[in-house]
Parts: sequence; structure tokens; C-alpha cells
Amino acid sequence: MAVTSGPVAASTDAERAMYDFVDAYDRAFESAAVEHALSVAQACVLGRLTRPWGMRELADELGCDASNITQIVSRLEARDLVERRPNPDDGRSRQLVRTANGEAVNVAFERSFEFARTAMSNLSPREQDQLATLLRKALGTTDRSGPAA
Amino acid sequence: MAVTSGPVAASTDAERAMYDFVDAYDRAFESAAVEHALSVAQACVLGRLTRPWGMRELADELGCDASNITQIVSRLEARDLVERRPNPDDGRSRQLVRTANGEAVNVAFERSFEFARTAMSNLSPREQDQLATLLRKALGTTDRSGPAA
DNA sequence: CCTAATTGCTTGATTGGATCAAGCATCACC
DNA sequence: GGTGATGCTTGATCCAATCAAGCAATTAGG
Repeated sequence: MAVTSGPVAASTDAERAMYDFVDAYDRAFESAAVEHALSVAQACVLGRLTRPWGMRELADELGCDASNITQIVSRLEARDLVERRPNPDDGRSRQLVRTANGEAVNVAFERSFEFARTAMSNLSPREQDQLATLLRKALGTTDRSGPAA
Repeated sequence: MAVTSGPVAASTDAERAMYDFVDAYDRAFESAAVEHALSVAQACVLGRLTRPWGMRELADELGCDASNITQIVSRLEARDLVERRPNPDDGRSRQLVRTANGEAVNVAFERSFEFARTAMSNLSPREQDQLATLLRKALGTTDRSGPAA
């Protein structure tokens, strides 16, 4: 059930478009993960390791318990996708990094997860900018990209 | 780990906006579910029952095994949120409906899940239309709302 | 220094979600 | 009315998530 979205009652047309979009995104993510024998959670973790991360740090980033990260990482480590290194500056902490194997799998995963690229390729550059601006505005985020008025 | 999105490598600015948006959506959904002691999967199922559904039908809709639905529904039923009725037209099938209780919880859940409404309220009506059009175009869906040339 | 509190991570237990194989009841078709 | 499909459930297994507890290393105070 990759799907969080649903036919929430009394939604406007714009809201419906949002649901459909998020739904498609989530399904595409899960499907790409499964292609490479990863769970969603594992793909999430693997994807963040563009630099060494501490376990605690990852737990905070992903908004879950540290012990959850422990077990997910243990499974990734058992498959030689990540490595727990000692942190030279703090004996309690670990530095989590991708192995060469993990790099390769992550690259393959990102290639499979073509949702974003496909979606964008359906839009002109100008439309892409518009979309980014609208999404950020909808989120209430200060738009860091737009020419904004 | 409500989050499927992640800092996927080499993403453009527009892709980043997408990730952030989906991430925010998913987190909001889960958070609203938890507020009402529902899991994401339970909220998903409960939310679809605007009419009676068969178990098989639900499984297809949500893209999972029928036995998965069985257990989720069993938990919802144990909490008196849904009811399994016999299908008068087919003795094998069930008609899954919300109880009065389930209706109330679902309404409360939808009220809590204000993400869509909040997001839209940050946009003018014209911008909402634009966003819907762009999202549908990005999905490659035939836009059913737009003036679309 | 040396203790005490804090911090980072792990373990164990428990719950829920997801999938698969198997089974049972009902239906549909011939 | 027997055979095969269909709808749902059960049982087993694995993973994700959370909580309580614990250990080790660090930090803070005396």
C-alpha cells in the first residue's frame, strides 16, 4: 500500500490533482525500490548517504526512532550496501557510508525511479519553473527560485 | 518514516520542489492518521468507504494482496469503525461499509488532514487552476479541467 | 581527577503491514 | 451436478515502527 492518498471527501479539482500526483509519486518510488530488492525504508536510508551520517542524525532526519534505523541499517549492512565506520571524534557514534556495492545499487535505483524526470520532461522549462514556484508557494515555503513578482 | 522522498542526486530545482511537496503531503497524512489512532493503511481503507466495497476490489484499488486487506479490516472492525456485511448478490463476497463510529472518525481524520486545504489556501483560484493543469500535464494525464487549447 | 548526567547506539519485546501458500465456500459454466 | 474460477480467510514469515532497558563513551560539575 504505497498509497497515502485517497478520495478524500469534498475535494476540489486542484486537490484531486494533488492526490493523484502524490499517489503516482509514491507508487513509482516503491516500485523502483522493489526492482532493486529494496524496501521503501531501505531505499530512503540508502538515498541519503551522499556523505557519512550518524545513526541518531538519520533518525532525526527521517522522523523515527533510532532503533528503527539500527535494524534497517543492519539489513543493508548484511547485504553489503552500507558500512558502519567508527567515528574518530566520538567513540559512541558511527559514520554510516555506502559501500561500492551500495553506490551501484543506489545509482541503479535512481535510474529506475524516473518519475521526476518523466514528469518534468512533460513540461517545458518555463512550465517547470511555474510548477516549482506554485508548489513552494502552496507549501508556504519562501520561494528560493522564482523571479517572484 | 512517512517519507519516501529523499535528496535524490542531481535533481533540478523543480524536482526538488516536487520532493519537498510529496514529503510534506505524506508526513501530514501520517500525522493526521496518528492523531486519530489510525495507521496510514487503516486511514487509507477507511477513507475509501464512501460506498460499500468488496475486499478484492479494495485490494486491487490499493495494489496489495487481499489477505492484507483482511487483516487491516479486521482491526478496523474490532474497533467498530467498519462492518462486513454479506453481499446479497454473491455469497462469497462482503460489502465493507463504515459504521456510524467509522464515519465520525473519518470526518475527524479529514478535518485533521488539512494539508490540501492549507496548500490551496496559499494559492489564488487562478494559481490553483494552473497548478492542477501543470500537475496533470506532468503526470501525462489528459487534463480534464483545463481549457487546454 | 572522579562522579553524575547525557548522549549515541543497540537489544528485546510487541504491534502492524505486506506477501505467499493453502484452504474453504460459493459461484459460473458446461 | 461436477469442474474450475473467484472471494475471502488463515497461517507463516519478513520487515517497519515504537517503546523500554541497557551499555559505552562523552561531557559537565565538584
